[in-house]
Amino acid sequence: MELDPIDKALLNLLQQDSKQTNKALAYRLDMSVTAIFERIKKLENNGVLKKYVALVDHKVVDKNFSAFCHIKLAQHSRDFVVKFEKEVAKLPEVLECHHISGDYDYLLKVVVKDMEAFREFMVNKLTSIQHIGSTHSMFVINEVKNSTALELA
Amino acid sequence: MELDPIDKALLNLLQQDSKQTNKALAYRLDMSVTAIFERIKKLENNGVLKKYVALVDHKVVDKNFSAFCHIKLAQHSRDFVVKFEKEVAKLPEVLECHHISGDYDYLLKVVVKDMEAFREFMVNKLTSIQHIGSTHSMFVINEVKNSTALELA
DNA sequence: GCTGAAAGGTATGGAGG
DNA sequence: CCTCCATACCTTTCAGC
Repeated sequence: MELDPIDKALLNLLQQDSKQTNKALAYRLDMSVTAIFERIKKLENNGVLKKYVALVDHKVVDKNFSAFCHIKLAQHSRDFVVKFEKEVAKLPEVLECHHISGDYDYLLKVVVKDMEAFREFMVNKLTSIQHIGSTHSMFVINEVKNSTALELA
Repeated sequence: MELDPIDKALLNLLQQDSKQTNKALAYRLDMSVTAIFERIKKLENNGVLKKYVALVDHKVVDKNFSAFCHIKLAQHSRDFVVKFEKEVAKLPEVLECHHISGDYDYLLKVVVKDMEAFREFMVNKLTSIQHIGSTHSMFVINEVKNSTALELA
């Protein structure tokens, strides 16, 4: 799908705040409410707008500990890889799992309550997945920036 | 703020899909629409619900290349650290910046169009920030999981 | 803190340029 | 691809429990 400058401006606004009314969006982009409505529907139907989510404050909900875990598999046969990815995706503590280049195979972002919960997670959940070779964890000391928005120009 | 089990169920639902109507949420949680409305307003006012955002498909908007960059500062005096964090937070290609434990000081998530755009970003934007000692980049081969939702039990 | 109804605003669909 | 208009639905408020 081709995105014109108005689509991109609209996506930038919705990535910042998806609760704006179509009326407010129409005012900002100097268009009619219906025009905005049709563009949004088109972007949704074409899969450009994937989903709308609420973001919660990690501190307030008592999940104020984040870590990044490198993981190396013990074996890399197709079946093991598929199995590992399926298992790890099921863990709610794992917000992200990326297959990456470099010394390790995967990079995981793990969010839990505190260091003790993290230890619990490592011992009882992560390392109980078969075929994990080695792990290396880095703890987040401070979150300087954490955004979900891509700047569309 | 104390969260009761209904608050947590509500937050779990809104983290999955923030466009559900209060009516739909009321039905799922077996409560009145007004009760849902009041709980959401309270969660918003207390900063538990931080913001509502639309998520776009990286592929469709031509940002289908992600990398994680480790960064080590050349010097760690307070002024340099503050300056670095401020500068890096301004870069739209940097979605996340975490101050982490370990061999490096920071871990960045960078999202751009392709490898060439990444090279461009590194040469012209990132490494033009003062006081960066060394960098080490890992490229995302495949995104196994990418979620923003914390499971509240 | 919850309910139900009432009021106002917004999203949605159709007719037409 | 846009605007204007009509209606259905949703959010928001308020009185009362």
